[in-house]
Amino acid sequence: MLTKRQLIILDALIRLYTSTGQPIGSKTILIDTAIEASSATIRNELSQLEKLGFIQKTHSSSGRIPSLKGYRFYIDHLMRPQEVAKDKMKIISDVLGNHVKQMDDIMHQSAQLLSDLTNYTAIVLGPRAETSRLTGFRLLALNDNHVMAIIQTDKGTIENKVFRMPKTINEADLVKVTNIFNHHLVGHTLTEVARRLQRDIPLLIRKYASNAAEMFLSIESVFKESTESRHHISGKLNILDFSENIDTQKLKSLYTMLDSSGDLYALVDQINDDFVVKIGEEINHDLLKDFSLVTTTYNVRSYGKGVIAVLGPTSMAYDETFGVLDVFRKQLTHTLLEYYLE
Amino acid sequence: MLTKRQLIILDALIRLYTSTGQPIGSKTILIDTAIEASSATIRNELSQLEKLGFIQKTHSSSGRIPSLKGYRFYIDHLMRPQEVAKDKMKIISDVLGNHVKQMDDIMHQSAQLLSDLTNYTAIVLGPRAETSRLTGFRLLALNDNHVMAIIQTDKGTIENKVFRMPKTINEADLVKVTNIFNHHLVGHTLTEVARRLQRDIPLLIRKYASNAAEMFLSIESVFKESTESRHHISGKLNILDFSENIDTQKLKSLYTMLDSSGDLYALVDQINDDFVVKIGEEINHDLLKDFSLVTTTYNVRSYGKGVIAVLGPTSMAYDETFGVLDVFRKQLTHTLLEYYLE
DNA sequence: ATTAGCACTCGAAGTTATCGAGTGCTAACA
DNA sequence: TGTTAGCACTCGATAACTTCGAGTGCTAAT
Repeated sequence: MLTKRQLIILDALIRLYTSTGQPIGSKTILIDTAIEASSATIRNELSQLEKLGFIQKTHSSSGRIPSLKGYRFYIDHLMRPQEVAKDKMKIISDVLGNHVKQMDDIMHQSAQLLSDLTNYTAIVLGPRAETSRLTGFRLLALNDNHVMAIIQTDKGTIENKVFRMPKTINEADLVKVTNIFNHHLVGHTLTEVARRLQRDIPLLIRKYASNAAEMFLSIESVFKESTESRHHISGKLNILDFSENIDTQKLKSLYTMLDSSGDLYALVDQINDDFVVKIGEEINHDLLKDFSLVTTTYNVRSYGKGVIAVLGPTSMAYDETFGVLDVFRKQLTHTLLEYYLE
Repeated sequence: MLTKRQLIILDALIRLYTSTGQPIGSKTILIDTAIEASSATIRNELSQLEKLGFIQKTHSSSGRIPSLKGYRFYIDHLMRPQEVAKDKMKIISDVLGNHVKQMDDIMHQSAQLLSDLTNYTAIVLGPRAETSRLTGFRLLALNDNHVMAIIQTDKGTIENKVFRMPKTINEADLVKVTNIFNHHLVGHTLTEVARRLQRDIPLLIRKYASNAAEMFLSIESVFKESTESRHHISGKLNILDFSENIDTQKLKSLYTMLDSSGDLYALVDQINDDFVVKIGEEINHDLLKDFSLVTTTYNVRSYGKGVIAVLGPTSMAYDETFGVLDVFRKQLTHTLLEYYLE
């Protein structure tokens, strides 16, 4: 069990290391805290904390930096979320409060704002698409050879794509195709829809609307896009600031990964509730072992859960990040509830 | 006037410098070229070329690197576009030849492919929007409180946006608004449209469809987006490879600039025909003074001109870039012609 | 005009010296 | 038993110095 003084020292050390980025020595802690003791005493305590595995040295005579275990303990027991300043609160509610927008816009702007406020990399993920149900499908002839396909789901996503038909469009065929889709796909989950698109639908189209066979491929791609769940990421360039000396190759891999829906969803797969922090190796991802990932969920009743996450250095300002993230979580839940239920 | 031998030397020096990135000495040139002379002779020639301003030293006893003037001369008189390998040609025509796509997709994929093939940063700009004419406007009620606005222009762009109405949608209002827009805006240039959106239209809506006033703001934003001409950029991360030791701050500014339509169009403003290369300071942009910009246009008759550009280091492999760019120019013109006229 | 020969230059890379923040240990003290 | 002044020691960072070699310009001979 750690003594009161040890807790104060550990807390101070992490705070100081986070703000300076340098290993912290006994004297620095002496100055920073209100501890009534000499630097020698603190040195003894530091030595204790090191034996217990909470802190470590970078070399035999250096100051101490927090270890993974130290951060873990700090986050679980010492850290308290920092309150967000009034002016920042206002910005957040201004941007997210205005809900004459599409869900995608809201999520996108959230990511942008979150990365601006934290100076880390922000990730906002919408509810997973697999469980969404198709609620609407329509084809719209824009002119002689352009058709727009629109699909809607019960999770509120609306996806559309314009494509070009080689031949002039036959209105009757459009109706036929629309009917086939509405009949056989609406009401089912997107996973089910994907399956049927492979199996039954091509047959039906060939049978009842053979002229429209060419259209089928294009329509299929709209569905494909809608299944790729929405992910929004912002502040990728901040990685350059908080991860110095990262080599180009690694950076490229990282960027590629951050642009892949699949990888991101895998990352936050088991996140279910509240705040979850994964530090360094805890993330269990080779590219991210020098980073920390702070995640939380926003929840809109039956419409599903989304994830908000901040990717930063292991020496992240966790207290600020938690504070900001908490505001986002609440605001986003609020905005989306209004969006769905109003 | 440069002698034959001086031309050979200059050409070799630029080739060698481009591939190694190191200053080139007299012996290296001796080995690389078929010149029948000693290194001392080449040293004399190099000294000449330096006096003429085509090459320069990095320090008093270093090898030579090309100067801006040297590159200029090389591009204008020595360089010949390199033929593109068969397999690459195939990739290009495969990707761009399939034209069951939207124009945006084609441009986007062009940018991606171009950056992949060159390892530089690729920019593809569509025809400037200002001169486009609005050819179609429609509003589509998706459900009780979601409306999709779709606008089309004579340049083939189709822009749409879904927005949410606070109240349940009144079909009659939609029709009214659509009529107002079709009556007063269709047929005009987007610049003109923008002006009227500020002046006449709000009045008309208030007069004839006052319930729909809230809708107006959302619709306006669709037009705003469509005026922001399309730009597609790819391979931004390659900057890290070809511009070593660029500091984070500068990189961020550069990225911001590359994401801004306005800045990009300003950059290629006076580009009109054929190939134009701007080297370093010739670009006349503070952030780009260490880069080169190779641009060309693709032209689709009356539909307007677009620009394809490659941003790379001043020591770029100009011959390859020209070769690849030429293929893109032709293929893109071809594909878009089919797209518009078929 | 060309070239062998040579002294000279200067950056890159390696080596050594210096400095100081920080530690652990010892011995004295409350 | 916990605390602390004092001190020797460690080790990275930085600076100063050395060495090496690729490359140059110049000179004098061909």
